[in-house]
Amino acid sequence: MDGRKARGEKKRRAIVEATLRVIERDGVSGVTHRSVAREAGVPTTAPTYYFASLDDLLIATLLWVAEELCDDMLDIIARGTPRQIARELSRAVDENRARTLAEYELYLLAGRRPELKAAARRWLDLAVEVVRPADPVAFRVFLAAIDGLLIQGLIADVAPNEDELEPIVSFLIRGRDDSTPRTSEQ
Amino acid sequence: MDGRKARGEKKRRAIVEATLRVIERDGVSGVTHRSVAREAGVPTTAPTYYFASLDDLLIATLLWVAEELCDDMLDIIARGTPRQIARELSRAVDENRARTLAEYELYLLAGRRPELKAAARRWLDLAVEVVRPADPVAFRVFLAAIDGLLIQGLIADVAPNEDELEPIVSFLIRGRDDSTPRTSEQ
DNA sequence: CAACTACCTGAACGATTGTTCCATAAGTTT
DNA sequence: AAACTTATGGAACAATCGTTCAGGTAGTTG
Repeated sequence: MDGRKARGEKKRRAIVEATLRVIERDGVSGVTHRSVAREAGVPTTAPTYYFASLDDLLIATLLWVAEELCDDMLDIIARGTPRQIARELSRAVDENRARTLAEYELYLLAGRRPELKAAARRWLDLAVEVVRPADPVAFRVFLAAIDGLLIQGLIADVAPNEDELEPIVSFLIRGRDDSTPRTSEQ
Repeated sequence: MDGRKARGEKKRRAIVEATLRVIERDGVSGVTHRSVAREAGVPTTAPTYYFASLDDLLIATLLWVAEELCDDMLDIIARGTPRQIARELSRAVDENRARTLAEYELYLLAGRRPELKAAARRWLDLAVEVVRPADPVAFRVFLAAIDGLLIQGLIADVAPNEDELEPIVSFLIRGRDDSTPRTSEQ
């Protein structure tokens, strides 16, 4: 094992994480080699050394974010109660607001790079795979509504809280208030 | 009436429209004074003359897009059949894909500018006002799902077509396949 | 038609950008 | 420890950026 390569990998990841922090703070448009390098505490040319271009850096960041998102969301989506899901959504547009905003900016990036679509879509595909919904149409609505609630939560004057979201999530999962669960059946 | 002012207003709007075309083609990050001026066929300094800063130009573009969006969407949302809505969604992620992408990029811009939130949210507020939903929770789900379907449609490998979207929209409007309309009751 | 004024623009400035290049430092192998 | 490979970083480049500004142009007024 080459110790140089190991250290390089660590620094490479530090740069990706710094990129995400820059996006959270200033948006994708705030990402430059210099701003990322400053945030990561590495020389100006380090990002260029580890990534062929600024684009590659953004792509690597998207891939990393997508992976983390899958880890965080899948369990909750698949096995969470409406209240737990509502809490998670509420946190996404409040405490984790900057992160959520960054995720959607990267999301849209995939809209212009066909090769990124699969990564941006991965949590959706995984969700279908994990949950195996009995009613595919209802589940698709469920996933779409989550994206919509998040995006709309980001442009709300005051972010919707857990109590406000809970009936909406309940509606999504149970259909009507008095019916049985439909989206997920193990 | 001063003919000079009238011409100025016309040019001002031409610049905003050119900005939207640039965003459609290259994204918000492609918007510079020079790229906009080239697209609009005006001198390099014209955008600076008509707008205090690049930011102001983007803001003006968002406001204009939001207004157009309201005109286009409200009727269909409020009075359209599931199939008509499905057709409109399908077109939004296919023929009008670039436009939809631009709209969401501007949308996210509002996430970082509190003063833009109201404009970005306007079609949502208007929709509630026009439809006067009997079931507010169901209608909120409906609006969220529309946003989610559009965003997810933008990162799909192949854009979902009308036939694919129609059952989803039906589900959204009618709840279950065999139930009566719930989201809208005059 | 001359004087005036408000609109408009080309040239230019300083700042910042992405990226290249080569000298050097650090680690590995022989 | 010498030879070698790879990672690293500072200086510098051309390109492009947002913005300024003084002068010119066109429409209005007396």
